[in-house]
Amino acid sequence: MQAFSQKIKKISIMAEYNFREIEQKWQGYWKNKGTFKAEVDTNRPKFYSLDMFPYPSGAGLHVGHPLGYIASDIVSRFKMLKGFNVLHPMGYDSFGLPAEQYAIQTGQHPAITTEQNITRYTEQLKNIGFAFDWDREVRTSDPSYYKWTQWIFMQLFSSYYDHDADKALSIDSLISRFEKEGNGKVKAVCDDDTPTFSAAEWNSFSEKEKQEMLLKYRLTFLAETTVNWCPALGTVLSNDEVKDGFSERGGHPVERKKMMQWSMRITAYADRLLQGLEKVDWSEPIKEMQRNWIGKSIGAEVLFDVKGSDKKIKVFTTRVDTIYGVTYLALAPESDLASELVTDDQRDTAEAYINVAKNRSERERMSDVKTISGAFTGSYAINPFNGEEIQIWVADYVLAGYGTGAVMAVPAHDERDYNFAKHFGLEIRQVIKGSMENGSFPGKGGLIINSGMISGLYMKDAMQKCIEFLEEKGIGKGKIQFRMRDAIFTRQRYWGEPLPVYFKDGLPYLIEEKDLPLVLPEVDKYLPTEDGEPPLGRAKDWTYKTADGEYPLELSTMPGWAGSSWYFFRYMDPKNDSVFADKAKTDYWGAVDLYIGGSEHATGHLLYSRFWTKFLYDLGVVSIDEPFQKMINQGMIQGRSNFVYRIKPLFTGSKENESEKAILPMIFVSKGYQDKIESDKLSSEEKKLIEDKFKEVFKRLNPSYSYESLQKIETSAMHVDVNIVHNDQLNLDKFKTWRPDLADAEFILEDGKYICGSEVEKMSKSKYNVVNPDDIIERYGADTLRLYEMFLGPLEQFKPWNTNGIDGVFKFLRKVWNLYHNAAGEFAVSDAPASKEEMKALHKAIKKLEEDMANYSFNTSVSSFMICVNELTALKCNKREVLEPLAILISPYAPHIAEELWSLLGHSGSITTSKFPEFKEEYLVESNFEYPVMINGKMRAKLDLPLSLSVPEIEKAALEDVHVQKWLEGKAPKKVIIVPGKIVNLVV
RNA sequence: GCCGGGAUGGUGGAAUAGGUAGACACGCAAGACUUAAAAUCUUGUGGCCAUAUCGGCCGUGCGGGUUCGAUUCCCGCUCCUGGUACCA
Repeated sequence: MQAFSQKIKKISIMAEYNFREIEQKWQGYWKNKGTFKAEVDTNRPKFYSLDMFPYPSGAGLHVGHPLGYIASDIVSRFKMLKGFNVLHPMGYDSFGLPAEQYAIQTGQHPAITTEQNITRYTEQLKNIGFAFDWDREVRTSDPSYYKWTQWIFMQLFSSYYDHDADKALSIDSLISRFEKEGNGKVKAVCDDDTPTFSAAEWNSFSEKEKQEMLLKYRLTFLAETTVNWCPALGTVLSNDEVKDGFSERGGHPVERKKMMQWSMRITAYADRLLQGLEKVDWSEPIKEMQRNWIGKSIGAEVLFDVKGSDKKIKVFTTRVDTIYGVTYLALAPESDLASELVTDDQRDTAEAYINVAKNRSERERMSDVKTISGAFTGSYAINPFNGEEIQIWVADYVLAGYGTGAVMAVPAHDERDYNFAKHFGLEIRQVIKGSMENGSFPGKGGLIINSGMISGLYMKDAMQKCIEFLEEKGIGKGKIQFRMRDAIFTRQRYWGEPLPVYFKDGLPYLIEEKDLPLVLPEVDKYLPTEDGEPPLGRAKDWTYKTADGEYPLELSTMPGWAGSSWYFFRYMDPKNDSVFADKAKTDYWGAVDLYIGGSEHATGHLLYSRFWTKFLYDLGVVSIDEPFQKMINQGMIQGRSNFVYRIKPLFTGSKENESEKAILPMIFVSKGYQDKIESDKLSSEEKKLIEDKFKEVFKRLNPSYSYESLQKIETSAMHVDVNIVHNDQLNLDKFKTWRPDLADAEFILEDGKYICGSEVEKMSKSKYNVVNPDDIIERYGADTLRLYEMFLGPLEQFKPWNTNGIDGVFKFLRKVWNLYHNAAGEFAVSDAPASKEEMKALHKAIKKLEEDMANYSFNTSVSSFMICVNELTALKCNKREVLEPLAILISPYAPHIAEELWSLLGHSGSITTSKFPEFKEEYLVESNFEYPVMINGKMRAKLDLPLSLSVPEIEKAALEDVHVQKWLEGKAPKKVIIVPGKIVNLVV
């Protein structure tokens, strides 16, 4: 008897939705059968689905990471069902600061930490059941990968940007032009200070001079840039790491210092990067952010003479039409010119100001508009238009990195100049007609006054005339300026790609291509050297041997964005050792058809990738010049922290023994009490309850104490691990074992439950609100996780993670399972034809899914699945005609259960090789429509009418309705609006 | 500061061309099953008023506007949030 009942139990367990078994089975199947192996197949249309490159952090994957991956996986699987050859790869952007920071602290080589992190990430990702072709995994820190990052760097070094061809060309072709005609006719992107030379001069240059000159043209070059230098740490810090002029770690002073750094001439591509945005299908805000970042402005460059000096100040202005309104010049504090122009009588104040101002970060200076600061240099400039002498000031609102680092100030027509002039009592001279009542005004399009030769003109003509004047006199020109700056390409760090560059006579040369990859050397410590060199300065034999000697190699490494700027090409041909990716393969796969990732990459990664792609396109090694055709930006998943509230031990009492310390009670009150404590609304009974509890516990813990009373009831909130809280209810047993000090915790419950408080914060370890997918998968399975992440809301939206609704999704999957099984838990599907209602339920879902897929609206798809399954359950549908397409429909979202049902339905292959069911409108045709009838825009009645009715017939039916007549009070409506199939609105 | 994004019941969200606000789900409440609990199932559930069955008023962050009709469009705010060039 007992054996029999055990057997029954076993059978019923077998027949229930056993996600653990199912998911393991199918993940194994996909791996063994190579289901997601992608290969070039010119007979099928391709679809390239890409997720943003993850950095494998030590904390592992949290539930926010897979959000985008699940979405792209759904699209990928959907496209497979639609007959596409899908490339859906995954890999790791494995160079980065956190591993290096960890290495500094522990001495552990970053490669080891990185490897461990990747192993963990991969394991976590595999548990979610993504349709990734894992054979294509790449890692940026792998020498076989960064060999090609270095190779691309070498191509950039060997190229210049030619304006006539409007593309990058080989530096060799530039050299041959120099040899024949000098640089007079060459229209190319180069440094501002590039001199003009003839062919004869070029040919007479020494090797060193030639190389110096070429460096002014190369697409990657050495330039002096300002960095946050922290002498105590001996290193350069990011703006993030600097707080109010001190390092965030350690609180050491940070100064702005000029340093020779490698740069990339991304500005050469500024216009093409701008134009390219028109071709790609990205959200308008992201495009807008890139446009603003590139910041094209059309204006003029003006040279101002300095009185009594041969120095000149170059300014860029978009409003040269206001030049007669210039009342002072302002220089950036970090510009050399600023210090040079300080006169003796101003030296004390001006130099003190410069020293303070230049060490404020750019971001601080930009955000802080309230404190106006500056200093007069004592020097005067001469306005070339009217010969007026104007003061030269130093002001921290002028940034060295933008434009020329100097502005011509027109207080009357620029707000910041106006505030500055007001503050220092400088002249404000109006040159555009209008009212100055509310301070300055831009006056674009206004009549120009008080402006010598341009008085009486309007903006456009005035600018034209000014530019002509400037060019005639050789003291300026019309100019297009970009806000975007050249991208600094070196980091004084260890864990990055070494630059394939050595130095001879202080000038950079490329190593030979056959010597790639230049492998990252071993070092004893991951810190800078004692004399402030980057960590690579510690490497032994970090030199390059050539035929004529041995030379030092570059000590800096590449930034994080180097490896991630081209990885989408490597996925197409990840193992190729002779080229970064075979042309035939890059031609087949082409641009990424769907790129999902965060909008935080809008102006970094997404711009650099476009830049490198355009460059590779110019080289002719790829055929696309925009890498990401369609992009969706997923919103960040924030953490949802839970709190417990501990009663503060504010008691009175006395100790018998002075040396004895009281053991303080750990008593936590549930949220309901907490709310009342906060708003001081505790009833006297509730107060007594808390006081008694405190007293009781205290006496138990401290029998030798005399205890009088709890002075007042106050609590302190404490983060509690969200993983031991379910639907805001605390698991008391798990809480007691969470930390040793909580073992004796006591609780004041409401209705027998401890309810926690909650707050939305960033997901972080210290807030105990990190939820990793493993726990969810353990409890509910990967299919539930996938569905739930989608169900949480629109992909693009920022949203806090909470598992409050996850039960509903799990229940849904069980309902799906039950559709295919009878009450006894046996697989039971009928071959009988489906009813009209059943087909309608199915086809409504098919239609909705297709629409949602086109809009990337995944949350609504999950809802429509639920509706469909609820309807089919109510209809007790078990027809193969419905259940077979339903399994396919659900398979992109919940692939494991779908595969299992598919095989139960008698199919031998993977469901991914099946065909997406075709939508048939005929099942959805309705003959009637329930019209909402509105009176003055408010819904007052509903009317079920045939859709075939004409407008007058609808009106007649509406007016006859009793509810309507009540509102009309016998009068005729003033206006009748009828939209057939939509609405009736009567205006009374 | 500048450049982006967001705000709808107790909660996540739906309303895809300006046309029934609150689909779907969670939670909660009541009931069924059970010795009991869990699980499951059924019903109800924006707020206020009400003759609590007819029904009415309010309601999509705030203040205005356009419209027969606004969560949706326009103008002005508030708060939260991403980026701001060495986090990736």
